Amino acid sequence: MKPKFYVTTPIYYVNGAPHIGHAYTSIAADVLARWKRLDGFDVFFLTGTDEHGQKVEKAAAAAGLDPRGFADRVAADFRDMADKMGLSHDDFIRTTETRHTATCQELWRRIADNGHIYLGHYEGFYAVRDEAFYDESELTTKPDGTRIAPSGAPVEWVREPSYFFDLSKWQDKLLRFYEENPDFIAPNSRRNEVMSFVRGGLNDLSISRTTFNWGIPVPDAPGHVMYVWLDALTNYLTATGWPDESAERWGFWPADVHLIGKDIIRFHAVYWPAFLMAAGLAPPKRVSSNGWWTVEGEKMSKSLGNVIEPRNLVATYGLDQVRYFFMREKPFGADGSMSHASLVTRINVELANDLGNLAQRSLSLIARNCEGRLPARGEATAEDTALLDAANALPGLVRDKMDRQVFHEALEDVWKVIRAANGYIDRQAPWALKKTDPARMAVVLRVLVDAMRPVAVVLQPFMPRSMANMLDQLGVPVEARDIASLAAPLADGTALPPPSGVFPRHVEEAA
RNA sequence: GGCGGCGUAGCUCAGUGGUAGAGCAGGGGAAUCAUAAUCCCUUGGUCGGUGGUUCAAAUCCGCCCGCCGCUACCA
Repeated sequence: MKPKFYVTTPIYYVNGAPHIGHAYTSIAADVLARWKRLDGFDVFFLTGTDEHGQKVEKAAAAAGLDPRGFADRVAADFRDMADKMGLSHDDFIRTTETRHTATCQELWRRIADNGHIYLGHYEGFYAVRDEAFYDESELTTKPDGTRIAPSGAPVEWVREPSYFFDLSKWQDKLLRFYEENPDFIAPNSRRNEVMSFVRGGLNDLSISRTTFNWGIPVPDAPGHVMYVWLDALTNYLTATGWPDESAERWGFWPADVHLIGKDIIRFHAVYWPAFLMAAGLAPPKRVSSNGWWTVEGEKMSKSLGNVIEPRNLVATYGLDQVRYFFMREKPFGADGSMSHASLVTRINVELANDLGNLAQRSLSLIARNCEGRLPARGEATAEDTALLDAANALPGLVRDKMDRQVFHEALEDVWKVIRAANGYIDRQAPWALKKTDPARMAVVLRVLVDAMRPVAVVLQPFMPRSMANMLDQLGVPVEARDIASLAAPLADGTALPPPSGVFPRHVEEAA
């Protein structure tokens, strides 16, 4: 039986339209999910939308819709974005589904039964936009007398009864958990921040609201709906069918990794494990957070008008090209920048020139000089062996990098082999061997195919369509494209299709 | 204010004690199988500043400057 692997994206808040940040985290999760499938795991890849809360209620009203209708519309947009990004998710969860209500309410009951919830009273300055309370000291007063939160959101004085989660009691348990699970939070800089935050002491957390209705009702507490983050985080559990042990996805919890943006680390790395432990459940194994993109050197913002719609990016540069750029250009956990120039450089230099042209020049030599059939392997020279060894080491190298979400390093490992292959073909010069030693020429061309095979196989998660095309051209059977299949050599004499470019160069449109 | 991180070639960054590295960009050459692609060679840096430890520091320690993140908040 295959080992299980459960990876998630955040569920996206339907308050606004999909943007680069959503697409980026989702593509990273997809790359990881595809890699694990390729590497022999039974994968469950979840994405979806977060649809409750006062912000949605208000946004819906502003749009002249009821919350449900509004959420339907935006959720459909996120689903479309997922399709356009080529996501291979196994489930798309919406927090407005009945299965989710059931799981949330049961989780609440377990936490309450274990004595971690009490009814209290909250009053304070509340910012609807942030869905958060603020202490008076955090606020600034504008000249007109209104107060605003540090985020710039307007606040209002709110007084309401509220259920509380006894988060203050979890400080030591959380710290012990972080110590015992050093890989729980990535990157390490974020881990330090989280631990520092928890060491500073935790306050009990208000986990219900009575001022609006668009949420999941608290069990046996009329008028109370659940705090949006308790609702939202629980989606990861809902999708596994919990608490139904006969559910199809039972056994996937705890999740192997939650991929998230750096803005929601606290919820995932502090609140979420505390909620779960309070309910007697295992925390996720890892929370890996990513940084932001700047565009042409500037932060993306609505006011600057430079917000990039991921589907437009894909329309301009191509899906696999964008996926590659995202994973290649910056470390996953760090901030980074994208620009037209940097996209074109990656696409033309690395995809078209380095990899695409390597395939093209090798395969056209085979087409012309070997009757379009895969040459047999011959006696390997030291140079042959060096190249093949480097190529065959890729699965192990990539596996290690994937497990740590250092995607850009995995790709660098692959490109080292691609560059070595270009050096190899130049030195061996099969076009010259054609006249002097045709037998050796055939061996050289076979070495190139054998080196490109693992390259194309491990790149599949990053660029599924392009690599399917390349593997077709390399004569790798569709059913033999996983990591395990690399152990068996390709059949000598396999007929190869006429070569055609895998990656076109990006040429500027004439103005 | 506290905690943490960063500051290395024009650009993006790797390098944690032993005479400075990669990719891109720039320059020169080779080759001409290939998507005018490739390969080789090469210019370029007082490794933020300063003081110290050491036979030896980008690498360890102190201080300073600049940038960033998390967090806290007083008169």
